[in-house]
Amino acid sequence: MPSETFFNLPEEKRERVLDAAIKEFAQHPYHKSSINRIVEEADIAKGSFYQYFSDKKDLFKYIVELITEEKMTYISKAVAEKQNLNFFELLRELYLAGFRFTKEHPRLQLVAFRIINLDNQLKEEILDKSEQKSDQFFIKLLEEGIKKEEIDPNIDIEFTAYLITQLNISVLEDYFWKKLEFDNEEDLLAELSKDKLMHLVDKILYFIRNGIEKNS
Amino acid sequence: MPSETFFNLPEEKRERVLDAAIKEFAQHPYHKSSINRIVEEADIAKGSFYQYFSDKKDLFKYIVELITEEKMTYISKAVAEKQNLNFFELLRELYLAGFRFTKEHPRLQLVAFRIINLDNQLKEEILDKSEQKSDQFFIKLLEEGIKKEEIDPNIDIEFTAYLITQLNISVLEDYFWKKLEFDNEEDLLAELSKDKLMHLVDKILYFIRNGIEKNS
DNA sequence: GTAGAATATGACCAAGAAGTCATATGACTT
DNA sequence: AAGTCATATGACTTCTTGGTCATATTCTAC
Repeated sequence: MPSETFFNLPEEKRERVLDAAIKEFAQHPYHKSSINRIVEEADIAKGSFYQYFSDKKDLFKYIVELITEEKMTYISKAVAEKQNLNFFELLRELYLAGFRFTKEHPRLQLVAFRIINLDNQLKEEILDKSEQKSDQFFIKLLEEGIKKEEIDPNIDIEFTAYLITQLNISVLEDYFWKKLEFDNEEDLLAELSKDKLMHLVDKILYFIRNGIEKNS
Repeated sequence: MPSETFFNLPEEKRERVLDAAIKEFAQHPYHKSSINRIVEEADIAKGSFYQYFSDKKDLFKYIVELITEEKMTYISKAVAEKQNLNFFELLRELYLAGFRFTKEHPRLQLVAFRIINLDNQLKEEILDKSEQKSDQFFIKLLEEGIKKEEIDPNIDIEFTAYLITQLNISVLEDYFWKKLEFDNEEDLLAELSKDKLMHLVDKILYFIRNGIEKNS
């Protein structure tokens, strides 16, 4: 946890520190991220930094917290507007919201990817148990879906929740990096057009709904 | 590429170096892996190391190559024994072989995970384009599957290949870490019994075949 | 004003990293 | 035995890192 001192800081300065930190963690993997560069970018003294955070891990934990919260409220808001959706419609909204978030906050999403891909040792040190299992949300959705007879009751709920979570991440990552591959602005826009995006979401949903076996 | 000198080394010494390197890369993420520790473990002089490899990246590239090859031949062999399998039977064999590999070479698999989760910048520096796209294999399988009318012809082949590859990794990772969570040997063995394993493979295959929507 | 608490600062330190190089050792050829 | 080429060595340099701390500055309350 950051110190009292940090929270007492004038907002402008606090933001400067956090921005610098997020920039650094987006640009470099955790172990290569440098406090030296962060303080330089934020234009504060090294000593000041250690008045605010006890060490690098402390800072990172806090950043993780911030990003998690920011993304959760973003997604929640997006989904809360819609009502009475069935499982798959909701899933579609989740995907779309996820893509929008990525588009609007690419830097945050990049750090989020780094968090997900953290080596397990560090993950255990930095995330608490509940944060490590992000499947909880899908478990609930799946249970409801089964009750409402939208979902095949034969599935292993926990395992399926895990699979869907992982697919989620993969698809988002795919989208994210595809986004960065285009240096040509126009091509990029074409690729990210609503149409294409919808199409992408259709495909992943089709996969999750029906699998790939030919129906005979 | 390692130098001529390295390949001229007596096998015992060469193995010592490679073992030490693999141990180091299994224990630490790339950026935290230390040449100092490797030379100490391998019991060679620092200077000698730099006779063999131009730098850390050079060594890592070579290790990646070795592991990739080892795993590929392992899987190939396992699958080659079986004949005339349809897509899903083959997929099952691939999963089982993957699990067996993980069980027999946990250290190699651990490094493999680290390679997969490498930050993208490093990935580009270390893997060439073809290695970055490991979907190629599944693309072929899917194409055949469609021809043989086992697979839904409506799918987007490339995208689906990507999804299956990612699922593959996720499931393997899940299996791997579950494996490490048990400190009690007996529980572990129970969890990894043929039965349980078969059951796990059944579940993932069921998911890929049918999806999760309730058939009405 | 002044006392005293809260903040800010950057020179400094120890640890560890990657990488170099002059020198030593060995091994093979003639 | 002499000469030559391949290999081995570890002290050394340079760089960067995370983290500390004595001192300076600013803020607040009286």
